[in-house]
Amino acid sequence: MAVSARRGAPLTREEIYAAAWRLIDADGVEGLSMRKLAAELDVNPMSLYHHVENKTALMQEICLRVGTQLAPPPDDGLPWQDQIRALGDAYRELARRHPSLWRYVFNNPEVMSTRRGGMWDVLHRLLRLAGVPEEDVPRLAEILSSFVSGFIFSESTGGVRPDAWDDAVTLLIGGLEAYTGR
Amino acid sequence: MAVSARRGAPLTREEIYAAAWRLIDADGVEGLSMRKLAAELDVNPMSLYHHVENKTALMQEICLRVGTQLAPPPDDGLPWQDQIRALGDAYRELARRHPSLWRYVFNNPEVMSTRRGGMWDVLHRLLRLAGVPEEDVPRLAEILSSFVSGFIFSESTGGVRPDAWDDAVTLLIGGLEAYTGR
DNA sequence: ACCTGAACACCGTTCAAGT
DNA sequence: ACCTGAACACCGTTCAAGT
Repeated sequence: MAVSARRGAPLTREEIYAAAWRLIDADGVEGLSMRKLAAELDVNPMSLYHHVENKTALMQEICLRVGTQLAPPPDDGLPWQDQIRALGDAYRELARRHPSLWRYVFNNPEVMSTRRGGMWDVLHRLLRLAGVPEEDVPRLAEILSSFVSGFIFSESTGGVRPDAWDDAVTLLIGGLEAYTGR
Repeated sequence: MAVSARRGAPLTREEIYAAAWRLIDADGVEGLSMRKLAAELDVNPMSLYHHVENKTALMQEICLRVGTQLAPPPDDGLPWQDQIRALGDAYRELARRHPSLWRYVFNNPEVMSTRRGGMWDVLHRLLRLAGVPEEDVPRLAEILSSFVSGFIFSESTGGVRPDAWDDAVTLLIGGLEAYTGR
């Protein structure tokens, strides 16, 4: 038969993604190799290439899937300050659930170039709500996103104490209030 | 004689660091391998291990040297807002001079754990000058540092438009003013 | 003292061959 | 159609042997 000598059923893409994700969450992205992944699946390393183009394509697909898990909070009518905090919380929670994968995405942003979740639209809406002039919205969104990403990254490397998140968001909100003149 | 078959003089640590740094600035950290470095120096790959413990020790030493190049601006008596902007500029300029190495340090902060330049002390002084309560100074310094690092990192990956830096700093200064109640 | 070649344990990936 | 073994071009690093 054509299936693996060691397994009963043929490989599937889903199986591969799931196993890779498991390995990454356990050992970090740098702990993932095509050969280890194959071992985890009880399969010859070269079998993987029948289902996946190469390692970068594999990583890309996994990153797109983790991006899918980000559900930006809906507009609940609260003041923009509260909503921006909720958005930050949601983003940070996702990052903390998959620290290694999130670090990979942060280091390789081109991987998310196509689909980057509804987070961006929500942030733009909240900046408008805060009174940021339309022409400044995209630039400020990029700035805030880079700030928050930097903070989360530093949190994941221990460069920032664990209780700093609330103050960090407060600082950004204060900055926005100053920027728009209240 | 005991010197290389291909070179006239014996290797030195300095030579190795300089060549490695050159390779990194040219091809990025991921473009540096012990074998390429040896080729660059016209030497057998294994000769390097006589002068350098291993690749991580090599990277560590190079990072410490790049850290040395950061000269935080002296206290010129200007308002803290101006001084904090000058400090940010100095930090950002260093990062932009050696983008790949800086990204490596950001990703491997443990490398700088011992010696991390006078930047930290200057930032603490400026936060006190801004009126931040003493007990909050270290936490706020970490937050600001993570924000600015995130911004510079995003700049280096094209995640932020090139003219956003001034606004980014303005936002942080506004946030600090709000935090201390002016 | 300093350098080197062979070797080991890893990578990602290609390609021809198996069922 | 799906899987595999051998092979290639890379890594970092150890160790015994050379001068």
